[in-house]
Amino acid sequence: MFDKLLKYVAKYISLTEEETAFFTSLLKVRLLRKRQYLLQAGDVSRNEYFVNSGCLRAYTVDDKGMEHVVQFAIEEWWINDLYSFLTQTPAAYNIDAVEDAEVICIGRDTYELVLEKIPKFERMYRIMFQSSLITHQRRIIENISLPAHERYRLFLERYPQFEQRFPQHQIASYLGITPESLSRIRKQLAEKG
Amino acid sequence: MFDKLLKYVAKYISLTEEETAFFTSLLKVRLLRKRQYLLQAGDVSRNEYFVNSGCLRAYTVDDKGMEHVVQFAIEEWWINDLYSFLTQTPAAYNIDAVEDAEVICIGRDTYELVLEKIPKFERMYRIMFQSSLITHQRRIIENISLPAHERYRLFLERYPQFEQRFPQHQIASYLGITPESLSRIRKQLAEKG
DNA sequence: CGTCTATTTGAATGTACTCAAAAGCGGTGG
DNA sequence: CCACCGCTTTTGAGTACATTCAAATAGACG
Repeated sequence: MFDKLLKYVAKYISLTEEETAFFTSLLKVRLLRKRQYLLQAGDVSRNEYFVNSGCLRAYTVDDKGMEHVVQFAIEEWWINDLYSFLTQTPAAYNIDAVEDAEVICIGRDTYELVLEKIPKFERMYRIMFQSSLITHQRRIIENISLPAHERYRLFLERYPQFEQRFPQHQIASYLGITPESLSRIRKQLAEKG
Repeated sequence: MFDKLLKYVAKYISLTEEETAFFTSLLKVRLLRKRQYLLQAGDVSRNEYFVNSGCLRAYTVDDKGMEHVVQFAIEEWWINDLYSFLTQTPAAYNIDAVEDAEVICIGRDTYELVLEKIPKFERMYRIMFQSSLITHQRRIIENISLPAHERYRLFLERYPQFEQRFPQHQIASYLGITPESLSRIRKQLAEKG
């Protein structure tokens, strides 16, 4: 049930049996059908989510009804509207399942409690956020400095498995372009070889 | 000397006098003239930098020689090429002083040592990176979903002081547009009132 | 099989870019 | 203190890339 998450945790910190038992006793599992919401914009994010299986996306919807993908998540990734979770204010992002999914939920109180009782977790989260920050900075640089076809090329290089698991229009949205544009970019790439 | 940094630290954790003494004994201060490099792309980032006074920017230079600003930093902000710092590999970013600046340097070894000896610091960094991550996510969403003039408007709203302290072409670069475009956007905003 | 959604293709439009040149501004030295 | 130089900002004209809107085709799912 929690083996993937415990494996993940073990990459950063080592827990005693007692700590492991305490930690896992606080976790909940949630199953989602494809297209089902995990979080809707406007609701408050009550949990951090760790993906056990399946895949999800976080996205905003602008005033014209266009979706903009902030993040994809597959097995062993985390996904959330972090700001909403931390401040317990309405979420800006929607999160839904792109495939049937199983996620582990860590509630807001649990998060605090775990950090208080097992301070080692501060380290895990510190490293997690640190890495995530580096990735996000890189994405920003790429967005402001590279043309769409280059961003797509890098996306394929970095996340080859995503191509099969996320529909093309969601990838387009993640890259900041329209589905039509991505379709044309793919056509050109195919022609060149 | 270290009062601003200690004040910053105190927002997140409380240190004993002994811990404070230990921590500050490991810090170094560095003065920079305007335009002086703090870090050059290709060199390894040996420190985390906390800005005491003045302001700096981190940016990449692409193959056409164009600069792309990743981050601005003013008093009481941190700036670094985090990936280079953590992995001790050559930096992708340049960092230089936009105004004469004074920065506090925390060396790579110091960083580890402080985290080991005073684990409370894990918490501070965790919260720091967490907040920074939220900001970066928001910037990505804005970059992929908003037109240039909207991004500029939000930039002014969020960082009103930056307008006076950073030259316009650097702000343009941060927003992912050319200086010419920003100039035209400003003209239009002025005309509308 | 039929319906709904995703992807492709086409044509017209628009936003931001490039290149070029002028105007503005700040710092430096005579 | 003023004149000059270099860098920044502005303005203009032409261009390119990506967008919008519309329609056709292809795929997925019940």
